[in-house]
Amino acid sequence: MASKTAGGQLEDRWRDILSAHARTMCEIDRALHPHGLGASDFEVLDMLAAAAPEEGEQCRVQNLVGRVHLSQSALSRLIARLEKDGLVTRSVCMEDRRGVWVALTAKGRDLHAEVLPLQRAALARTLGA
Amino acid sequence: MASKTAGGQLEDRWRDILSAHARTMCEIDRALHPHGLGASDFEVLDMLAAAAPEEGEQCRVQNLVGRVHLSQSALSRLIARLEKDGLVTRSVCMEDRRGVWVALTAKGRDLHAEVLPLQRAALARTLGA
DNA sequence: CCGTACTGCATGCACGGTCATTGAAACCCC
DNA sequence: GGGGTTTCAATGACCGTGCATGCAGTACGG
Repeated sequence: MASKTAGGQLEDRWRDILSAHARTMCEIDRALHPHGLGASDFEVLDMLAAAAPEEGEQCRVQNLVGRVHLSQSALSRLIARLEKDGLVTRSVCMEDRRGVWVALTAKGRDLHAEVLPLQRAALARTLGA
Repeated sequence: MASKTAGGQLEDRWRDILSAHARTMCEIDRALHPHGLGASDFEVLDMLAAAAPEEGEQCRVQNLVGRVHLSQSALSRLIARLEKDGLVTRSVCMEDRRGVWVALTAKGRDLHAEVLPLQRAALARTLGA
């Protein structure tokens, strides 16, 4: 019975994660959608905002792929959308001309600052106090 | 500073959930895909298998919607796929002819039994011991 | 009874995601 | 330095999801 309990505990933990993930993700989406952003969009914006400001808040795409929970292709499209909306700019990296730099625009920085408290509030709402 | 820490803790917790969710989901998908199933498919199969066997392992769709982390429309399509693959059968509910019963077929029951240990193993791998 | 509101599931549509592939650039090693 | 391999990012094809809607069937109120 001990083994059955262990399996059940894992199963329970997994259900908890699934539930927390779904509820929080949905809540963030609802909070951010009025501003034209989804949860993934914010995740990227947040990383760029957190990226070394001494480097002009820019970041190589390759650098983001590892940190974000998205495939490389999804990230590429997401950045394209952000660029189209004027929130970030892309520019080729001069050292390695395969790479591209992604940088927040002023508009992107403002929007991030605007929605950050909303995301925090959503987290607080669904993840408890 | 206390409030800043609180915000950071929430943020960390969220990142942990995101990470665990992504890794586990991916692992389950990889384990189940060779058998023609995704993580959501298994979730539904598992619920049907757990559903009161005295009722013939059947369940109303309405009953599943609340338990599964899927919209009603996604669930409807998912069940349609499972039915096409011969894993479940749909039949109208005689008491309330709007509702439909979903029941595991023998094939569905077998497949569930076959992949259950794989899912458990994936959970164990990514969720620790 | 008949009409209105409501509920349960299916469907049209658009969006965002992954996988596989491509193209360009760097690397390497002879 | 030219040919094979690897790396970075973008693109095409396809799939699953959510939202809004449609369509049966039910419940209620006159």
